[in-house]
Amino acid sequence: MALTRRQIEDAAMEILRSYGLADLSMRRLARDLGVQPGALYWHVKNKQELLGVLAGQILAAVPEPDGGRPDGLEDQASGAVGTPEAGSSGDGRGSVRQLALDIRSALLSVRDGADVVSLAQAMTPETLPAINTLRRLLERGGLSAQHAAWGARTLTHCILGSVAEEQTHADLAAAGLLPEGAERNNDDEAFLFGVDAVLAGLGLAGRP
Amino acid sequence: MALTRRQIEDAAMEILRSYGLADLSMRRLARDLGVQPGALYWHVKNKQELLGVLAGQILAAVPEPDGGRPDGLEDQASGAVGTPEAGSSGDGRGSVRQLALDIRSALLSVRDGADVVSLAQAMTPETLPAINTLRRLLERGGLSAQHAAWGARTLTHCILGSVAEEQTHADLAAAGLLPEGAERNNDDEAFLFGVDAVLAGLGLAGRP
DNA sequence: ACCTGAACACCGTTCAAGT
DNA sequence: ACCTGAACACCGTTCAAGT
Repeated sequence: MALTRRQIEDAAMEILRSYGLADLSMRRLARDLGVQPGALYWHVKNKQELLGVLAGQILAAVPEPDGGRPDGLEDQASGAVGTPEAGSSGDGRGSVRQLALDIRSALLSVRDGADVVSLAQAMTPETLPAINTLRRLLERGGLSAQHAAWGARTLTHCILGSVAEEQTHADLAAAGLLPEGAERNNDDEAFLFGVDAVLAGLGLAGRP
Repeated sequence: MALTRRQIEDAAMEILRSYGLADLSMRRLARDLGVQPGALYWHVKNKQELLGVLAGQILAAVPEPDGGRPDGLEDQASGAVGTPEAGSSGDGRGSVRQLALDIRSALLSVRDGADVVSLAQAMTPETLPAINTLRRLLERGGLSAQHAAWGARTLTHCILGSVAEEQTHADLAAAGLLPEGAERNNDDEAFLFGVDAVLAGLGLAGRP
């Protein structure tokens, strides 16, 4: 019956999904697993490492972008995105845009997902594969290695910042503490506006 | 001799500057002031409110952008910025760029400044004047109200994300925990690359 | 190898009671 | 009005000792 690292990770993810980052403590985790807090430290180095793993799992749901230069259908468009050119086509700008949307859906699918990934990425940057893919796509889009790296970081900041804002407001709304008149229906549009601005600024053409 | 709210804020800022956000606790603050923890709560609602005030003070160091459309000299260029068109001229894009640089210097001047402002802004968005100025400048640059608001948020995410990354690495370096070979000299260039990309993407012309 | 028990050194916040 | 004393309900982490 011995406690597994896998069980710890799963229980942690469960707390995150159901109660959010504020409720994810090592002691709470141990309680849920019916074990003493110290027991966790035989399987896990510390809380930071655990959060890093959770961040990786959250982003593992991001699909790899389609290969060379296809024109196939992209999956998982997270509801209605609004803008006309939503379908995206082949490579260059479309795939980066689609990847940004996919990262966003992955983050949104877990409570406080953006905060978890931000924490993990602050400690161990350039480690998360999804962000690395962002960089690779920019490079394939014609940017130099340096510009692609900087561009990927800029996009990452926009994505994480935007989704974190979105989720924080969702948390506040759930807690019933909203200043008043907080409509906030056009998060999708706001997100795409930011991403598209960065992409345009990086010189990624809309339609080659 | 009664404890003042002012003293609390100053002591808090002092801890922040000298030891960073991780060391800024209500209990530590009380100890430094030679008072019981509970005493703080007569002058301050809670820790969150205090952090919000600190965030405001950090950004209060950001100079207001020059008036109508001058061509005067801008102050406080935070060391060498690298890129050729550093001087900036008049209004439109230059002033936004300069404001972004000024916000960055203000954040960098306090340990973990970006994290403090991020926390504060997450709870009470659209409250910090410097970020509002960003939006006003974009609107004056020809963007619609909606696009200016979204553009300001995008810029804010880039600035806060970029500086937070920078400061986290500084903290890790100070703690002596760096993976190895962490050069990281070109933070200025990386920052400007991101900001310029967003500005270009927003349609702000380089030289009218 | 894997876990308990117990400790160490902390948190934020509240609130009766004192002055 | 302003603060103390003391509590409440927590943290992350370590580590001897048990099995």
